[in-house]
Amino acid sequence: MKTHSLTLTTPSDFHFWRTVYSHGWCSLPPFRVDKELASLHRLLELSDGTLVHCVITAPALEKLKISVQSGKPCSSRQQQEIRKQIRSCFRLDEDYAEFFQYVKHYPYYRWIAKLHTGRLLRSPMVFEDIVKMICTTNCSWALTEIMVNNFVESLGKKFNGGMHSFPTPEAIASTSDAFLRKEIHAGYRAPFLLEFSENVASHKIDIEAFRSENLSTDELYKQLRAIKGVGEYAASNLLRLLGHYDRLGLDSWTRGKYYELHHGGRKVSDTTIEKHYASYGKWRGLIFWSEMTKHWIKQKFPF
DNA sequence: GCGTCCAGGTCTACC
DNA sequence: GGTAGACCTGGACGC
Repeated sequence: MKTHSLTLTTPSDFHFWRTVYSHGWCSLPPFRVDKELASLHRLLELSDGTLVHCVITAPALEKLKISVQSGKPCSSRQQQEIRKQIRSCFRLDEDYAEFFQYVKHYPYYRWIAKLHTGRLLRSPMVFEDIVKMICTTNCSWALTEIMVNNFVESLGKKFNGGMHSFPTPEAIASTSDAFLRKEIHAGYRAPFLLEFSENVASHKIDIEAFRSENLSTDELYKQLRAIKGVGEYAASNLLRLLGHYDRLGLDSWTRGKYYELHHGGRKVSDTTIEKHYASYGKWRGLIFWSEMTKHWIKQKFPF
């Protein structure tokens, strides 16, 4: 086993733990949080099929350290790819200065700029984000964890007796409806996940381009909704992971949290919630999510 | 231990 | 465009 140490420079407004705990992804494999060692683990599969185990820490301001374990020494090209994938997960190349400047105009939301919340952790590949998002629909978080764990354990590649990688589109496409129902516990989502993986594996759709192409929110939303199993909630939350923040993506949990924060627990319509955030324009989805999860910081995070 | 009920988004058929 | 019902699972609850 070979070990490398890589370093990444981060923007001054980047906060490691608030990005790690920005939502539930950090507790879904191949991500894993090690609270004792204050690190985020991630098993990456590089484009040449090589598996590398990354242990990411933030030893100093504006710096991330990546301890990389691999079967063979990593070439400079592989090291470059590791840096690129981790930068993408942590959104290090997205400029949040405008957002933090914007929220400073609202006394109620100034804490967002002060605490540097807003960067949302994402997977190295859009494919993984979409599969995981479908696994969050219409079920408890416990079932989402079961489905993702089953995907990784049964279809991912095993690294040195430990973690498994996230399965490729081809790996999921090569299974069957019955397998996804029985082994993954995907239930009625099975045909959606199978069709989606087949379309990606056969290059009928190019979802990885969603991060690089300069598409409008409406166009991206339309393309996400064209994927069966991705409804309004899933598409809006995926948009946030693609850097588009002008939709809320309400679900039962965020609705409940909104009722609690703004109406003493009394239920209100989705239209009322939408109206509340409408004036925040293209940043409303990020302000909304930051507000819904603010209590996680005090609770030292629930995952 | 077993049976029943409920919560959780999305799709499809229907009006 | 809006609405009802089906889809499937895990967990809570009562017996």
